[in-house]
Amino acid sequence: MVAEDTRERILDAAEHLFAERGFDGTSIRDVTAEAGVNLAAVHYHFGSKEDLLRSVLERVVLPANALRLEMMRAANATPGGAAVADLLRAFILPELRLARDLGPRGQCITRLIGRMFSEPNEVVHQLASDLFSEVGGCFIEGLHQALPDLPEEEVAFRMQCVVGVFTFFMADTVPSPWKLIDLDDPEGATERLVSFLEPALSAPPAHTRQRGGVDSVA
Amino acid sequence: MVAEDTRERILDAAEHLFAERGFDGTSIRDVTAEAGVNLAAVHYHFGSKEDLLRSVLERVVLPANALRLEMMRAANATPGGAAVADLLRAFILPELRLARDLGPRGQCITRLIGRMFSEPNEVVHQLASDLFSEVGGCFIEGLHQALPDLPEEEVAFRMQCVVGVFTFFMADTVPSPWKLIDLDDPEGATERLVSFLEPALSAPPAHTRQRGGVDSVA
DNA sequence: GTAAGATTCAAACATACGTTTGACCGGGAG
DNA sequence: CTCCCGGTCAAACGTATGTTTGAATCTTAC
Repeated sequence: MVAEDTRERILDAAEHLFAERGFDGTSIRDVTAEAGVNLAAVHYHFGSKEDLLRSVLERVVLPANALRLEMMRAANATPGGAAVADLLRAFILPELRLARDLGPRGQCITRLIGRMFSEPNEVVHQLASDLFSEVGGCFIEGLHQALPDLPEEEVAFRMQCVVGVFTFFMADTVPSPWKLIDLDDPEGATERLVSFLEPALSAPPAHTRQRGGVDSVA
Repeated sequence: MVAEDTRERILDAAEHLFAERGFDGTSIRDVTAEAGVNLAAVHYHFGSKEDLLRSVLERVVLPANALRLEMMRAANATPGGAAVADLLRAFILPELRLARDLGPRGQCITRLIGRMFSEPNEVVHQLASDLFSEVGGCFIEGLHQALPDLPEEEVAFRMQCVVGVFTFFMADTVPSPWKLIDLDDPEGATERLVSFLEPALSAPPAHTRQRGGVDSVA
């Protein structure tokens, strides 16, 4: 077995198991057993369990983030600023496309990404935050331009709502009788999420919104 | 130290540590150390680590769920069906009120609840699903009546979006320079979430929305 | 006061964990 | 062929894990 082969088998197995059982719930022995390699191979090729996780995450996040930034910058470059829907697409679509293109690994990587942010392990979601800080900044910047009437803090709030919905569907932990988000159809899935999020994101500032009363849309 | 004292100290410590480090990331020794009790006390009072978790979750979820059901049934009993905003309040507010009333434990229990659904450990989020199935059913039923033009599947989708946003803010894992959701002000926090979610939830059915060619379950 | 039961305790159990080690294998270079 | 070196391997290291045990201590009721 060539070296690169071993490395990839380990990455595939770790990706699968970290996604399914979480970082703390997966032992190196689980990984090497599924990969069919020797226990010591992980430390030889990656250094430690934590470094293995970093490699696993970077493999699936970096390519998607490159696309995200490209799409967001294109959207932001439109005269008059980006359309909110395009920003949402730039945030959501790349990861779903990547997942679909990777075939059987697709479900693993969406779940992995979705769970990253809520991982209890400190180093894990520190790593997650680092990986997404650039994209997050670009997203929030575009949003701020697209919705100039909104206070910066409200933009941050709505953006967090987006992340909440996105990660929840990616993680796909709560079973449903329906296939609410179809990973085989990245464009359709994205448009469904956009159709829910776009109106909420671009709603007018809520100066008139009274706490404790329903005066909003009836 | 009386027995009930020991039980509660264990529950408090476990609640805190499960919330902060997750189920797999917390050892029984961590719990008993923080509680200042003997290691064997956990098995004496609860039986196993898993049973301890069940007790921890039930202690914070059951009272809130009772309030949720009460509020939802009251809302559903309104002539003409429940208002969407009231259903949202019934879902969100009880847990936040409970958290505020419990003082320093508040942040622990919101984080615990928020993380429950995305916990990788199989038994944990099985337990979570069980605890929320009744409330979920009542919520979706009210939504279905409030939005009769929406296909059942679309109602389920929007409801999942709500859960995504709710759990994300409860978990509070991604740091933000702003205090987007203030736990000391349950009503204010609830209204902020409602103001984002209500318009999205009650948007008209998207007949005109083109999907990527998937006509979902009929 | 004393017996009975409930609770606590230190210690041990067996297993699992992340990591390290040193021998071993195979193939390209001299 | 021999040397060498990247890669693999079985085995071990020390520690941490969930759980069990049996004696010690406390609480309660008579």
